[in-house]
Amino acid sequence: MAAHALPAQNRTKGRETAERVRKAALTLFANSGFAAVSMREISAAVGVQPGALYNHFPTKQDILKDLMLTHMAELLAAWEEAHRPEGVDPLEHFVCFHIRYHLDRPDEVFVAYMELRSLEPENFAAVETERRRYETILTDILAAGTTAGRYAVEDAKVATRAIIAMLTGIPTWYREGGSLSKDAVEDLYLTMVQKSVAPTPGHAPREAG
Amino acid sequence: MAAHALPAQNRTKGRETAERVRKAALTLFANSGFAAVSMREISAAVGVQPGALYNHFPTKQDILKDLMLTHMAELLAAWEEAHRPEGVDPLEHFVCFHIRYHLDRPDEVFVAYMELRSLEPENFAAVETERRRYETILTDILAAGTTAGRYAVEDAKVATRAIIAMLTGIPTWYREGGSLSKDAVEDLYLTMVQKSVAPTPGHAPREAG
Amino acid sequence: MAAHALPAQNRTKGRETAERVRKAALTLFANSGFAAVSMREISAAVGVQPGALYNHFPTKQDILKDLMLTHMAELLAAWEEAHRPEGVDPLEHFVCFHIRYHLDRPDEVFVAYMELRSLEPENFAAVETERRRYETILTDILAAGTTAGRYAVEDAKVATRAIIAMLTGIPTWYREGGSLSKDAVEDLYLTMVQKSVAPTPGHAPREAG
Amino acid sequence: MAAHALPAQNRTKGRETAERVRKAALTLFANSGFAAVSMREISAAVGVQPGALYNHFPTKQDILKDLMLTHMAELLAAWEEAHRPEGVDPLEHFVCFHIRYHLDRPDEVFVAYMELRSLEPENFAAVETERRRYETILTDILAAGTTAGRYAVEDAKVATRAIIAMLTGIPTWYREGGSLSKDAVEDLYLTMVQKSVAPTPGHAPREAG
DNA sequence: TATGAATGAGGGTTCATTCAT
DNA sequence: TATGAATGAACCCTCATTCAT
Repeated sequence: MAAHALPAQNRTKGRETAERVRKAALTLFANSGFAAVSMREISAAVGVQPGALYNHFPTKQDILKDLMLTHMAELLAAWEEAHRPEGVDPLEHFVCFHIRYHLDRPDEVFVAYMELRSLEPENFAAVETERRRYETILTDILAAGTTAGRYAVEDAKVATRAIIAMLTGIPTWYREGGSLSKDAVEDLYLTMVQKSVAPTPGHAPREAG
Repeated sequence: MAAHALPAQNRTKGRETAERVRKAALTLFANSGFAAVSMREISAAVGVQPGALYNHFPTKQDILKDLMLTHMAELLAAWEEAHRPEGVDPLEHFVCFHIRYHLDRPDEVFVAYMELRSLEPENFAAVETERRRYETILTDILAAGTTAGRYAVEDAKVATRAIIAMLTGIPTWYREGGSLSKDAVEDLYLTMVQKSVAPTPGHAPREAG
Repeated sequence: MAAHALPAQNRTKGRETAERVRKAALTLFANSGFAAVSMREISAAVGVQPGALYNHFPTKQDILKDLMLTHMAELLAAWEEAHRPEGVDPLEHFVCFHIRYHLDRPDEVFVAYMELRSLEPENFAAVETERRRYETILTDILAAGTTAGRYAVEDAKVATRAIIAMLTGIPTWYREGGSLSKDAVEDLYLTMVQKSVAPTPGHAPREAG
Repeated sequence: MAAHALPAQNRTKGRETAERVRKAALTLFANSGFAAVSMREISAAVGVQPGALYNHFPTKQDILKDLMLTHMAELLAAWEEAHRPEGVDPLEHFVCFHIRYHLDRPDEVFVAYMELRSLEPENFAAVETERRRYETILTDILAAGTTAGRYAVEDAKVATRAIIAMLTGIPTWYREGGSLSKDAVEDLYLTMVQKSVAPTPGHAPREAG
């Protein structure tokens, strides 16, 4: 009877379509790159006419922005919820979290790192802010651990970039079902990271206090 | 002068134009990505009409292929000529070579790593072959050094990927004139790489000889 | 209240919405032209979703037809009710009526004269019939006055078009609050029209009576 | 042999195509209105693919701007060359020039007056400047004639608008081959215009000097 | 070798309209 | 009566490429 009748079903349907657009776009962007994917391809993957996409996203750029901001938000939220078990080294905790999270979402990660340059300046700035927030987590771990004498890094920011680059490269070559299990990859990289920041024997600073 | 005069000059001029096309395309591809750059943009950057590009490259794809194969060939050639001074550790030699070479050619490196997916299968295969040749150099160094007990890597291929990813990420953030000199970057990364593959104290095999 | 309650209110609400659609469409058509205005723009101006427009008008063309036929009907009805005061010259009566009516409805007038070509043939014919009815009023005045010797026009139809064109052009440049009042404009144009059809001195027939 | 070999034929062909685009667009704009005409329609009328239009005009808007500025420029140039024969009243000279020029170019005139609102602000300003230059010609004639006592207009600017509106309306109804010849139309309108600005008998100012 | 006009396809986006709710 | 999702066609424009000159 109300003027806005029962739009609940419509809204639900719309949200589902938007989600299918996101998923289709993510796969296509990951495989071909943002610039090489057309709205027609996305709409075909969704099973809808091209114009229908514009009921859910105002522009193609907005789809990309949505994917990237959503990815960063979920990554940071997942980190908040990934509580470090007692006795586990913070760096180990971060590295394992990072590898697992990224190996489970190769498309999101690939798009997030490859398509930064496809973002318009405003959107780029928004994503960059989130990326820095994430990298700062590792920088803080390295800085605090160095102060405590557990690690020895000369420049925590540079070390952060080096480690993130190393870890983020994994999904570009890792293929599930290959000769290495995810756990094996995790072990190999964890070892390398830990050694790369380990205090040099003989140079270990004295315990603080 | 005969009717078909001055072929030599024309040839020279043509070669120069081709080189300007390469340079313009490289910059544009690095900044915007292959798919987002049009032949018109390239021709405008060269100062020529679009049709003229086709006197030098049969297709846009061929420009990319040319850039990537040239880059790989020059990289490998440069490595061949970079003789390791006596007394220098092979890994150090490689890392320093890699960082310096890549910091001097950020556009080539960026395109070579970002636009692999823009290559048609045949061209992709050709570039991949060269990339593997280059990575094998590091893999061999790591494997030999591990056998000799100078390094300790469990899986030389995985370690190669980790190290290459780490080093190749440098030009994405390094800016000349910033707070870090190239030498400083080189030192920081060299240290991390060396530690990451160093024999664990206590497990270090005895010196060979 | 029965299940189909409040039909009276709904009907009222619907009529109000239809009126708001008419007003919004009129303004938009006047400013941008029929072809350049989208149903979405109209619905946005009304504060309603595009689909809702179709509860009130079957097509965009019908909105235009409604506006134009309504305008012509109201113009003719207003003329019927505009009784000429005794002693006032019929041409003066018509000119003053026309100027005042049109200056008070600049958008209706503008649309009525500019968008004739946007009407589909059937609607065009309907509007044209009304326009001719209106123009015939002036033609008759001119013809009768010429017969009576008050005016001197060679071709009453051509004179009608000339005068209507002259008068109808006013709203395209007249701006309220400018240096001229509506009355001043009325005086200036009335004088010109009267002189343009006045009997030539020397040929002036004797006063009737 | 030169680098820019013999492009004369190309350039000529291009100029001809551009001219055919102008003519096709003019006819279509006059018949349907700028907003209702698509680039596809224009290209079809020219016998060319849509993309080819963009070799000659950067946007659809530029075609309109070109048509309108060209029209105004040619109108003003034609006026410059239309020397007034001795003994001919300046107003008569202007009215006859205007009617003939406009009856010979009904499409240009129609587009020039109907599509002012389709011009983007910058282009609108440019066209308006030219229109004012043209209207000023008539204003000056009326003002000078009034000073000299040949005409009697209270407000030369308003009279200009009234006369221009009257005359410019002609091509909207005049059809060649109808019952009236161009000369007849010219005579009828000239008479009305002259009378509309004629000094009222008894109010004629004394001869200057 | 370079021009500039042209092609044919396709780009992102908007259109009027429909329809289940 | 209003919503919001969808359609199918069309919009303006740009694309890589060709070709006569």
